[in-house]
Amino acid sequence: MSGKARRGEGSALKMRDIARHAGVSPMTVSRALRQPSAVSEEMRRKVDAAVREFGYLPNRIAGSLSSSRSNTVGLVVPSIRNSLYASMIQAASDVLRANGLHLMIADSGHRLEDEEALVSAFLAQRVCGLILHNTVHSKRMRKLVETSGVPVIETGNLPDEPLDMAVSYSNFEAARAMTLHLARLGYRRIGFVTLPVRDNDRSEERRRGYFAALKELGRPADDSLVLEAAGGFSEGADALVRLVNAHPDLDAGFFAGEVLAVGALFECQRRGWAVPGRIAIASFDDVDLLRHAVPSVTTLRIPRPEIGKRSAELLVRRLQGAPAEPIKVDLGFEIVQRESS
Amino acid sequence: MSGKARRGEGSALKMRDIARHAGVSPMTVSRALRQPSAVSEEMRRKVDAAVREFGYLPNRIAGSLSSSRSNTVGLVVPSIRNSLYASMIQAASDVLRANGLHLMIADSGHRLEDEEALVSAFLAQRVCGLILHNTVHSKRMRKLVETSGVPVIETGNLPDEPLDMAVSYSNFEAARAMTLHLARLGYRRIGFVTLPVRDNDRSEERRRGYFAALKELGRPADDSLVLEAAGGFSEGADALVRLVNAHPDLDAGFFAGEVLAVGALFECQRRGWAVPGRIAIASFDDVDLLRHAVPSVTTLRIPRPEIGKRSAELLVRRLQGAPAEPIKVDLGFEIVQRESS
DNA sequence: CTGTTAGCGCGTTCAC
DNA sequence: GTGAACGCGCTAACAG
Repeated sequence: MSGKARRGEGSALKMRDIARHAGVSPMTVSRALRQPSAVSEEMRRKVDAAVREFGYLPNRIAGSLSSSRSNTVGLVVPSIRNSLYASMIQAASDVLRANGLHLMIADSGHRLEDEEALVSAFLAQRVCGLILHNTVHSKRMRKLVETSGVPVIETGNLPDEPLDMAVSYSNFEAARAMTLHLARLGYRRIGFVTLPVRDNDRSEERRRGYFAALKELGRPADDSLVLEAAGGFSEGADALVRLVNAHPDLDAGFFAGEVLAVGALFECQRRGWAVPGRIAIASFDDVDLLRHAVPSVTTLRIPRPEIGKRSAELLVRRLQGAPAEPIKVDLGFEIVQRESS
Repeated sequence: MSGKARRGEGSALKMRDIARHAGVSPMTVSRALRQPSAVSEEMRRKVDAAVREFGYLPNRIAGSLSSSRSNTVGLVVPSIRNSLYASMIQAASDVLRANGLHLMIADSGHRLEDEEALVSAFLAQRVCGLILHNTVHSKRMRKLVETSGVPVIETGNLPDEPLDMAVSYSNFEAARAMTLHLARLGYRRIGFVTLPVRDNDRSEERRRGYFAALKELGRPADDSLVLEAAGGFSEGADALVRLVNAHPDLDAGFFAGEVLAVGALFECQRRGWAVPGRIAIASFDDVDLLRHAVPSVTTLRIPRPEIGKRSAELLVRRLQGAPAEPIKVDLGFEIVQRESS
């Protein structure tokens, strides 16, 4: 065995060790590290030297316990794998980090009971804030969060009764707007492929928006024009084919997710169907793939990064003492008209 | 103002409050919660009742400080937005959660100095383990991690000198294998589009693998057949066009990322180039998009989920007392031959 | 500006 | 099987 240090050897230094080596009191070390301006030049120098010499890292667990302030934010998304959330998470993460906060991430798998368990665990960790990509919660969870007093951001949809703060866009309005847009472009028979609706208010709202638009247009609400599909490429392809088979006059398909839409687009390519000649395609969310696909795909731009950024900013402000008042931010959406329609 | 409870009102209950209400000592509450078997039926009942009645959540910060054991794992990826990491993170997250561990996630933005800062922050939080999607570290970071004694998993590439444990595949071998595969299929002039190489050993290794294959094939190493491109669809399209312009006899393009490859594929569609008639396309990583694209794209299957799962499992085992010995797991890769080549 | 005292809310350890 | 004493490493609050 080599002479190299073995892992785990030697326990971490404590503040009082650093204090001793610097010839000051632990309290001075603490201050020099957290608010250098509250300490004299000389003390600061001595402390810094000792800290660097030993590579001292303050124990934030002890710090949090003592100050009863933690610096980690809990984030729950329906699925970590879904890249949609990634751009939101990234933006939130950037803001939080710039403010010395960390991010604990978990996914609920779209299950309300899991969300509850995760939030419990986060609260047990004494997170200083929560971001939930969901606005429908179990009764127990609402109570849990409310009594905890931890600031919470809900996102993913605009809730009727926010737990605390909400930063989102309206799925209902977005789906409605796109349906109206397609109608305005002249499409007469518009199918809608929705993601699973169970326990998912976002999907439900999108469906409602689609029907609301049809109603405004004076068109009948035909349930056979709506298909529910899990979010894969094959499912999108499949849904399109089934819709067209059932409605040979279908001239537009509106897909509630980019994977579904692109799956359908690929199916059109395989079958040699012109898009938008034979059928137009519209999607939800503006991901790179849709912009670069051939043809490029009409879609809704949801400001995911802004949502993440704004959520984090509101959380930070609240932690800095802003009054705990309900806030509901609607960041809107935008229709991006492209070649596919 | 309504009579509803205001946020933040009333501080959280403590173990001794529960103990008082249950008519037992705090210690009994602690035991009833963590190892119910060590407590009598009756005590457990009383404790459980009080816990449920007040919705008590043990303060894990205090618990961690007291036991000097934390239950959160730190994970650093180059970019949260990159969905490749998502499948790894998901798998790791599942295993960790099943073992009562939480995940703190941060991204280094491919910057070594950021990685160092993040790892410092994680160590200050006293994470019980680290997973780093990177195998090239600053000198200071190596020391930091080594002296901390925290178990570490490195992944993303097979390191020559692992910090501790490594779970990955070989970028070198994967790129080499694909290049040989394309040659075996009869392609005579194979271009390679690499992701930025700076501070990224994965990219560098892939490039080396490509050249190693050419050498084995007795073909000259022509630098003009290699292009470095940032990982966007346009960059992939652009790279393909530049390669073909420089080498009109180019008959295959090997792209070090799925976005680049699909970007190139879209460009072929726009130009009406047959794939693989005019040019074959191969990619790295087996994402759904490549399987469903038209034509479907030949690629390398990297076992991302397995990497995440295995990493988490090794970490858990170590935390359960497994000896701190270096472990290097190569989970390999697989060539997935599809229509595009 | 600096140091002292007294916890933060638990778990470890050892009696009983 | 249960409880009391003590300490985890740091910071709030106050004294100097």
